[in-house]
Amino acid sequence: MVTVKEIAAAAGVSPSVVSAVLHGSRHVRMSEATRALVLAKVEELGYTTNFAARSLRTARSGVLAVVAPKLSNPVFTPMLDGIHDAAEERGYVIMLAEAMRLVDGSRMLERILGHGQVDGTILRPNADLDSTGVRSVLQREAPVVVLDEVPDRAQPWLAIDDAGAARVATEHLLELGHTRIGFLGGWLGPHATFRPREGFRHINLRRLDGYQAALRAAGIEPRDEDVIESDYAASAGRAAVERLVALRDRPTAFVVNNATTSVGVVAGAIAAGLRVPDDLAVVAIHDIDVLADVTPTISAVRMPMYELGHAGATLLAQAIEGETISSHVLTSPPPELRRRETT
Amino acid sequence: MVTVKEIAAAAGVSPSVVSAVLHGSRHVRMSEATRALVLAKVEELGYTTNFAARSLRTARSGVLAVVAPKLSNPVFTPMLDGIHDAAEERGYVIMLAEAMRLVDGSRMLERILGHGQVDGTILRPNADLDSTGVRSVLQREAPVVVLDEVPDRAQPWLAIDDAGAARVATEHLLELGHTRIGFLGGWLGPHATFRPREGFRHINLRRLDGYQAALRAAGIEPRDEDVIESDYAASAGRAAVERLVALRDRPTAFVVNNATTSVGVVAGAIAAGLRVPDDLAVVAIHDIDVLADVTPTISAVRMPMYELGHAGATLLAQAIEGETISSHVLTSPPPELRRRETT
DNA sequence: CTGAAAGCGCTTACAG
DNA sequence: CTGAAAGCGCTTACAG
Repeated sequence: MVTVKEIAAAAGVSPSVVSAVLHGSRHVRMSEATRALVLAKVEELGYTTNFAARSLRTARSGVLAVVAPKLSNPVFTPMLDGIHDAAEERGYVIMLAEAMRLVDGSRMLERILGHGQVDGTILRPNADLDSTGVRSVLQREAPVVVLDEVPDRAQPWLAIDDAGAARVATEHLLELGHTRIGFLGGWLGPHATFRPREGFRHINLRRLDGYQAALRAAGIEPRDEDVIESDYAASAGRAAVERLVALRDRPTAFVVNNATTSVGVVAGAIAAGLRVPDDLAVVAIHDIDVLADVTPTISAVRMPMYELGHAGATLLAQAIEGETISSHVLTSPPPELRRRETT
Repeated sequence: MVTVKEIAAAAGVSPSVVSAVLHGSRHVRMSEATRALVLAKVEELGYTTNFAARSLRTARSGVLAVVAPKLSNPVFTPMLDGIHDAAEERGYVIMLAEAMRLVDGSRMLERILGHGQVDGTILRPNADLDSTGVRSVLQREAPVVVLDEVPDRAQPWLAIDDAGAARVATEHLLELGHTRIGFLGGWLGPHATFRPREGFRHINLRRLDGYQAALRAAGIEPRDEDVIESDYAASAGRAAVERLVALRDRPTAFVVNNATTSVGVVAGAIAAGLRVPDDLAVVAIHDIDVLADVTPTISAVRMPMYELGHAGATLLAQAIEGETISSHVLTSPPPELRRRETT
């Protein structure tokens, strides 16, 4: 490989000058002719920076780690796109670990988060990422920005307005005249192992809060039996609906906590002979492309996942670069209702 | 940070011994007591390897780059999972670039593929990744494994049996008694800019080959007008069906070249008042979760994308480690029909 | 203003 | 068998 030293020799200058030309550093000033000559030699000899050497010297790698549960969940792809774009804007590249794919005793996380490898980490934790896994990430000395949850420690975090999203969904159903509205999907209890900071609640609990607040604001007392827990698979939504139709007394509409689950809920309702939306109305939290493509199309609250990823990566870059940053709930854009055929 | 030198001092040995203990190197042999002492000091002082230094010294980074068009396409997530798992098994980590998200003049690709940054690259090209982008990847001196396409140059590649998948789909429709079968989706002409090696054809053309071969084997001459090009969006499938119903003379079944498109095709057929599968039968190439969740559920040929990613990353690791490798079409598992309600 | 020299932390070929 | 020393390629504080 061509090195700085070789470029320097070819151009008849010192390595310092080559380095300065390459970085536009103003510390070392050189004539325009020298600059042009160095650049010509760089081109001619095909010099490219050795990033390992630069990292060692500067103690900066220019790499951000992204640790997320599972990319096959379509809810996360816009978030990853946002991280990707923000990283590119700021000159970083991305290293990836899907936490739920890491087998027991995996060294991949250590390998990625190891000293000198990445400048910081974006962590989107989830209930299945056990606390030791989360803790190992949070204990790194490199900055960590936590998305979607509010950590116990001093790490910066960024969340979206989950309570607001559930409120928007519930209010939409209230406006349509529903008075018996259920909340379906996600684990609310012991499976939510991530321990948030005092005074904050787990993502699913925040959504439950928004749902209940909207009901109460309409003068309706929330019922515990209308809250149905499940995992996020479409089959879980389907199974929940099948149990539901056996009941005489049941909600006429559901806020479904997850886009994938909502596809199963609608399929289950149709299979059970219910008309959608007449017999059962559905609004999903999280909009994904396929909701606008299926029959019937599914109403959803669009969550700013792209923006969350973009803002999170930007926040991380700022933390790495020593700027002061502030954790907060993203308020713009707000969760947005997209009404379709299921309401 | 704690360094090898500090561990050496604390344990009263030389850095060589610490390095040897850390790597189980047999070149330097030490007593069990020394080994234990070094390990104890590593634990006590919290030593972690500085990967930048190791990379500089060994000229190996332990990082694989993954360059793919767009992760929001659910067809690619299992492939990424396969790459992820194979990387983990072999002790590598992954760096990611979504080629279609890279803005013009982006330096991200250079930054990732730069010298010293990654040991090799897995490239899944596509029609939208223009040839200069592809070429810049293919010209790296670090090994590149091309997935799903057969490159022009000497790079190793790995593909799946696209012709076979289209054949399986077409034969299924033939067995059901259809004699007028169309092929819908994907660009077959000028948009397929990736120039494959002599004697090989672009992925969509390979599928077209399989479709036509199955028809001919059944004594049916393929008709050009039954091949409908489009992009991969569901809306494109929908639009294609809307045009179709205006025709008196039309196919009674379609092989749809893409899972997402098939969702649109089915939605479009229902919207146009066609009964599925009676008036129009549909088989998608590529199976994704949602096809089993929608109403009606959509028949599909499952492509071994996970296996493609896994085998591709394994091949790349082997190339990096100097093993001899051979490019080939993955034959196991073969494309597998999953019959559902649209046929 | 410019260049020589040091040093980031690691691994390994080499001398003892 | 063990340790001291060199050197990967870069950047930057420092001497001239």
